[in-house]
Amino acid sequence: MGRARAGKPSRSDKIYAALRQAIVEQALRPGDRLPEDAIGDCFGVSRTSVRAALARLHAERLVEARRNRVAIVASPDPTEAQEIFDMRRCLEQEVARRLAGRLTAAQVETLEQHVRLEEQTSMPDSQAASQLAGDFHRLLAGMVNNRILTRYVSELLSRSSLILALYGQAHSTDCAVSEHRAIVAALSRGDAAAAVQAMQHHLGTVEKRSSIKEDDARNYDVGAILKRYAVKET
Amino acid sequence: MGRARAGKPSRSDKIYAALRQAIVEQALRPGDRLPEDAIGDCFGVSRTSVRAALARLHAERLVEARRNRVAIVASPDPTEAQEIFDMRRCLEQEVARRLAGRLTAAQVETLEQHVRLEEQTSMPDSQAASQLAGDFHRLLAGMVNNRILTRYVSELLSRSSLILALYGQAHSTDCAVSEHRAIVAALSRGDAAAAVQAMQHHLGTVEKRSSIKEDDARNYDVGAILKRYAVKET
DNA sequence: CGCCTGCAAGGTGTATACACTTTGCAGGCG
DNA sequence: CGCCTGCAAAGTGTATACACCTTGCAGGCG
Repeated sequence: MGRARAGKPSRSDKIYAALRQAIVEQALRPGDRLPEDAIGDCFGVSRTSVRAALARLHAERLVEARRNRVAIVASPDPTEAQEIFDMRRCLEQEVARRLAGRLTAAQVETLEQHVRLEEQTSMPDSQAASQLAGDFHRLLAGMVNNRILTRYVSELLSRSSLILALYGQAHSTDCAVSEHRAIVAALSRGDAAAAVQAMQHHLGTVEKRSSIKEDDARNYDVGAILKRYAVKET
Repeated sequence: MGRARAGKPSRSDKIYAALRQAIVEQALRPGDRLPEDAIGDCFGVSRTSVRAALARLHAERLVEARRNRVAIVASPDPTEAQEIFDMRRCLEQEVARRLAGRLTAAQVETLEQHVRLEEQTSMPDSQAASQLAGDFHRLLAGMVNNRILTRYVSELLSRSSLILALYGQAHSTDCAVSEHRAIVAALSRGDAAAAVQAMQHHLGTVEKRSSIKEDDARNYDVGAILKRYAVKET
């Protein structure tokens, strides 16, 4: 099950980690099929461990699992995508509010070092850049001393890469490094209002870059639309 | 796996639901052992389905599962308990902010009816009252149109009953109905500031009632304390 | 009497087997 | 030619078997 204290990771832990990374890196894309036995063969284990891993990913909403049907990588519809960004704004704004003026020198240094690392990354649209951008947000959230907040932000971050995969182009620079720098600056000079605003602005541009049309949310549910033209069954 | 659209619930779904309710109702209390085969016998199913149910409960942090050891009902330490309430304040304050002045007449009526139901409940310290109190918060969260927010609040609500079981007395009135009424009133007259404040105050008293001493958080981690007196290994 | 050792019982990790469900396709029928 | 039918292939749901880990206790040893 969820590996506890540094004990040997179980097989399902390893498969969980592998699948998770593959999904976040967009090697597996939304809608891709995840048959238990195929995955099992591929890792040299039985379906049992694969099932456990898939169940865990399902709990994190990274895979969809319908009864008696093959599991697939989750593909958030536009409404869900908006909910995810909405929630990120809510939580990460809170992160900014709580961190402003309360960071130790060491923490500020860690953040600045990370931003420098992001700047130095040669290919700005690479998978590595995408990873680093996510890490920045995770790092920040982790500095608030609340593991639940950390977990929620982390979950939303992973799901964000599904959205990027669906609605953005490949690894289009999901985060502008300059915006990260602005957030760190506001935080370290203790300007809570500016920090919150920088975070909100940043998440706004991230969402815009993923080009989810507001219309999409209304038009997406094919079933609901067609239902209006069909007679009710049951 | 997580039952999708109205398909027959699988065995693990049923066991999941049963265990979950037993935990929330405090029939199973924090620290209680949950051996897979015993539970399986009790429900007439094999360990397979039980494992799936336990994994799901573990993902929601209602049970703790250490490798090769029997799973137990989660018992949040004081620090964790504070994190949970902290997070509830954060999220439910957001709920209040978003709902103020935006409730339809029907929604207000639903809420008022629920509060009336709470008032009419004869035994104020019963399991039923506790359930209704939780439902009030769930109801509120559900009215914000964001399923992620709804899910997070719901998860925190369940975990709160673990805290009550550990640090409060049995089903001590976890929520004062009058405070619920005050929240509804502020929301329906569109006073966001008052609504947020009423919610904060309410959660403050809920936390106080559960009598988690602040000291507890500092003193709890036996390991950390003893570590200072021991030589480092590894 | 107390501590350590080792063993048995309790429990989990994982593979495998089999029944049942879903799906895609081939072939017949209009 | 297109639609429907039915069957085979693919895949999941669940039980069972067995190896291994963990724990508590009994009995020996100091």
